[in-house]
Amino acid sequence: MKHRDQAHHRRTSRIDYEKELNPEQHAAVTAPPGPALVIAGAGSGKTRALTYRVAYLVENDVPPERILLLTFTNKAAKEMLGRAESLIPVSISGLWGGTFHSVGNRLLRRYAREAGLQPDFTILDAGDTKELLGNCFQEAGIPPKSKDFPKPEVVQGLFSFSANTRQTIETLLAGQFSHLQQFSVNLHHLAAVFKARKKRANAVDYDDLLSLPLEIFNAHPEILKSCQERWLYVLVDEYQDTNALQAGLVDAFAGLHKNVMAVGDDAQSIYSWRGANFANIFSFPERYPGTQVFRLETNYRSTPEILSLANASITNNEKQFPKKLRSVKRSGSRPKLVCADDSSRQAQFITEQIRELQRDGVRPDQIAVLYRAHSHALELQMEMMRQEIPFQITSGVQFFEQAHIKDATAFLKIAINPFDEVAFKRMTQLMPGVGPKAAEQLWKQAEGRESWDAVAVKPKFASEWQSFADLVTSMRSRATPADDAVNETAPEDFSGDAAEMIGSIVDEFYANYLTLHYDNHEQRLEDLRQLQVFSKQFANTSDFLGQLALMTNMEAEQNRSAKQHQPRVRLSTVHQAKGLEWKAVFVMMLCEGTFPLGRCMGSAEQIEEERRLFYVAMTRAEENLYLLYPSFRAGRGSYGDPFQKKSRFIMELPPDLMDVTAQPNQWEDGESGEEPGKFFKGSRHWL
DNA sequence: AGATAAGTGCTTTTT
DNA sequence: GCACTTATCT
Repeated sequence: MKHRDQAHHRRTSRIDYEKELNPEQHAAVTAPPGPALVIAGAGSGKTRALTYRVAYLVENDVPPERILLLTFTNKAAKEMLGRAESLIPVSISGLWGGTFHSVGNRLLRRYAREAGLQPDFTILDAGDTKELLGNCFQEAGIPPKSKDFPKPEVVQGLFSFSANTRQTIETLLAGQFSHLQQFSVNLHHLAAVFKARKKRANAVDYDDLLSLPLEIFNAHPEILKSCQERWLYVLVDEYQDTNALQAGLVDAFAGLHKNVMAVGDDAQSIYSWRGANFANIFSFPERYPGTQVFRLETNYRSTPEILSLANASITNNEKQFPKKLRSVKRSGSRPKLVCADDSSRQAQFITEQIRELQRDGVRPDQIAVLYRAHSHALELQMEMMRQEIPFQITSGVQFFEQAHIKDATAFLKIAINPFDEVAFKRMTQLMPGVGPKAAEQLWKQAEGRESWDAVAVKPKFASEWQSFADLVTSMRSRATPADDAVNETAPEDFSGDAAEMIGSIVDEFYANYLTLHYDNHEQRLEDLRQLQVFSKQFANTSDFLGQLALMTNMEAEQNRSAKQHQPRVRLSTVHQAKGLEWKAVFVMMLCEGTFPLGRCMGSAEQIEEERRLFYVAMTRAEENLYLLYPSFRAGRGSYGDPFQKKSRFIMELPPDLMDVTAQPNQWEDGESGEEPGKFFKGSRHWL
């Protein structure tokens, strides 16, 4: 999806920065070279500032290929580059922009051999990583079904945290992970086996995409030097959410010229569980002496009413940069606080309000419902479907981690990378009668081989195996090798490889498999057709697979729904809503235990992070903000007590800043014998 | 190896 | 109270 509108209306005159930016933004955008920290409050035009900064640098003769832009999502990168491109008359396609992981991927493709890999290496997603780590247990001397050893995902959690915070396993076992200390010897052993196994499979996990480039830099100062020389300017978005590893990468990239501009908001740091350390933003000036600090405190997004409430909430946090966000929008209505009797009424209330908003001319895609965890949205989802309100949900399961997508791409992966243990085993286990054990046997014979002619199989599945082998062999002959030189100029002539391969897999085998295994096989088949179309935009299969592994649901949804013109209400977790904005926002399930989430109430720090999350949720709203909570919740999740307490995040807010729509539990207080449903029957009254 | 039965544990956020 | 994991049997 190119940014058609803007790209075609590229302007030819120079930008009048003073006119187009406010003084705060202007100062940051036109900052002289040197380290700069931009503290940008919610809705303060952070994206605008970064976009204009790119344009400003290019207008001042910095070649685009010497600028590196690190963002939190691929979507944000695309958007910023598209906008920047529309501002200036030159192409900036040479600029490197993307997530840390995607930049790590590009670097690693180029210098794969220095890390002991082939440039065609596979990227293991979360499931693959867990799978491969599980396969390592035996080799590491851990009995296959030992009850008292942590599960692969727990071990992976430790390894990942170790990589992302750059702390040794030793250190973590002595501190936060002390409950695993008794397994110290085995864990260390496992770490070594796992590392070797990944290398042997010519595969990397998400963390390797960040840590291997750093290892290469350490071992090869000349590579570090050439990167540092290349990137004259480094721009980092969402700096508050960087972890030690990412901060380390930034420091490495910017180590020579020190022209790093870090943009972030400490109040919006919500990724500490992934090792993000929002102290990075505080310590930035110490790490970069001479840092100029800029503050963007004018909020263009929300009404003063919404902003006052958000500000009131965040002041309850001890650890923060005090800041004074000013709204410039004209006054609107106060945020509404709504107590529903139970979560199904909460859902009804939301759908009713959505209809009301639509009657007032608000488009569905200007509305979002936000919640703490995916599971909180189930009832609402059903209600929306029942009421036939079009909605889009970025579900918990990543689109590309669904079984059928992974099954089909396993063929491509093994075709591209003959050492990909995980893909091979996944593929072979699609054959009837083949489980983990048989897959292992086959792998022993097939590992690393270009041809599988010599692999001996039981007659039971000989024909199936033959067709798989033929399929993969023909794909290998068709597949183009990854471009070693990391496509500065992507060879367009090879695109379509992956699409053809997926087509063969589906036609010759997988369509049939789907009908036998899934009742929703049509849907899954359609997904694969979509995948085929999607794959055509990549220069080669290797590129396609790499991007696929780094793509989030948000980006997938974007691609999938690009064709459906129907505007949809967005249902999303607060995490996924980061950086987005809507005219009307509902924040639901504001109960003690659901928001803040029970699991995350262990320490004061965790509560503060939950509050930041609440702050992020509120500041997504432009005009209408609704805070909702049910007073009663049956079933799981209620931890035995079906009566829900209103979230402390609501209790601590000044009541006069809100419009209280329904009183909690009137019938429970004995005030009246009203039926729970009464409020809602005539609910238009109350709104 | 796969189906069925019993048992466990667990309800979060994402590249 | 449910989904996923593991044990046992065929």
